[in-house]
Amino acid sequence: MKIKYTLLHKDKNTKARYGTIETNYGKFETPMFMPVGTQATVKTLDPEEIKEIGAGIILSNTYHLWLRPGEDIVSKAGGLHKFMNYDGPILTDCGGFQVFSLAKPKDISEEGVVFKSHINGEKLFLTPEKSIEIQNKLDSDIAMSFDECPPYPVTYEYMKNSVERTIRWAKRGKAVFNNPNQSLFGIVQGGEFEDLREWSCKETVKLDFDGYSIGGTSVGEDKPTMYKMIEYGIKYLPEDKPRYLMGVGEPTDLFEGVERGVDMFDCVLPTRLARHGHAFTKYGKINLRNAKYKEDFTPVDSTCDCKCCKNYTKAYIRHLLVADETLGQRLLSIHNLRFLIRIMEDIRKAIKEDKFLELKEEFYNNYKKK
RNA sequence: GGAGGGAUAGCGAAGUGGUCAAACGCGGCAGACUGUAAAUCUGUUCCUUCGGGUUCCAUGGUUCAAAUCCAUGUCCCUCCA
Repeated sequence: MKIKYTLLHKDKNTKARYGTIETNYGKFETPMFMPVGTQATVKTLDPEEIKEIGAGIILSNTYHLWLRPGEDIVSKAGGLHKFMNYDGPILTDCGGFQVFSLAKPKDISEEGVVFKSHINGEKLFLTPEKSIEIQNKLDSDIAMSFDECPPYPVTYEYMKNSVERTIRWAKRGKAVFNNPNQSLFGIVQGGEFEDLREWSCKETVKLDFDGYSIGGTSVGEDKPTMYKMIEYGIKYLPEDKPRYLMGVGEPTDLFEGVERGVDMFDCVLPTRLARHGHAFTKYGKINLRNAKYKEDFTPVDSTCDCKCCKNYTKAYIRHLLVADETLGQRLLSIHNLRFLIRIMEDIRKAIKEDKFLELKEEFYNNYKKK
């Protein structure tokens, strides 16, 4: 079956919304933060731990699974859920972000995008049809329409052409989409240009997707610009479908997104920062490798309920990191993900009580940017 | 007792007359990271009042100029007895 979004409560003071999404692999509440598991694994966590931290849904990646192990192998395994032994909801990204991170402008044509494999340099060609075909085979719960994620900044002309092409790509992808157990989200682009966002939004909605994404953010623009991008894109989206802000996940960004009506987020930051030794805390981001934690025998975040914070000290985590022991990265990954998911739990509770702004203020008062 | 090799910044290790405050690696100290080419990348690491000052085991010497050449000493290593 397709996913089913239910809007249950709208915050009285902001555009924040509380709802639920039902999938074939269970129901989760929104707003929700989705851990990123690019290569069919949320780096360093096993599926039990993903569940323990309260993740309602996770993300995986079309481009990476296409290259390795290949969608046919995942399909033979019985689909992505069986392959990775994860029985919760999964969303697959379309490979559009890899257009941003791996392809050059000259590699992008009307037909599709030429990639040089990051693994062996082999020339690859990804099209909207191919992306959907791969995702159909991966059998995720939610597939993403293949888009171009342009860098920032680009000229108005470039963005206009890109947005129009992304719409044509969306139509082509939708035309070949054929997995009845899967839902398909469209992606709104348009950069910082209000009229392009509006046009992209309206055209995408015309195609009647199961949900809508705001793409093309967190590609180098400043915060005010990013928040505008969200507002421009979300304005013309239907209320009865989920909205997903792609690739955004700094703690404060979650608040800003929810305030503007976003239901779903994903971001590599919590897991990447963890592997690089950083932790989110109530009072801001800290670098556990810093010498000042050498003899700090308190938890990473004493207000956190995760496995890492309940059982280990900063001094121990620092030791693990400095000694290149992977447990340090694992524990911090668990903590950082739990931190963001807990923020979302608090946010959902606050929305239901129409206290979103109070929660936001309280959080910002504690959370120091630097 | 004999023969040979070596001592360079926190550690390892290049350099063997000027372009050397001295490559490189490790370690140390910081920073970056937003739909993951990321257990990665970047900066910094003798002292400094940023003008400069003091270094390459020690002392003396050669030279316009020495980490680099010579002498002596100290310590270490290898082989032979």
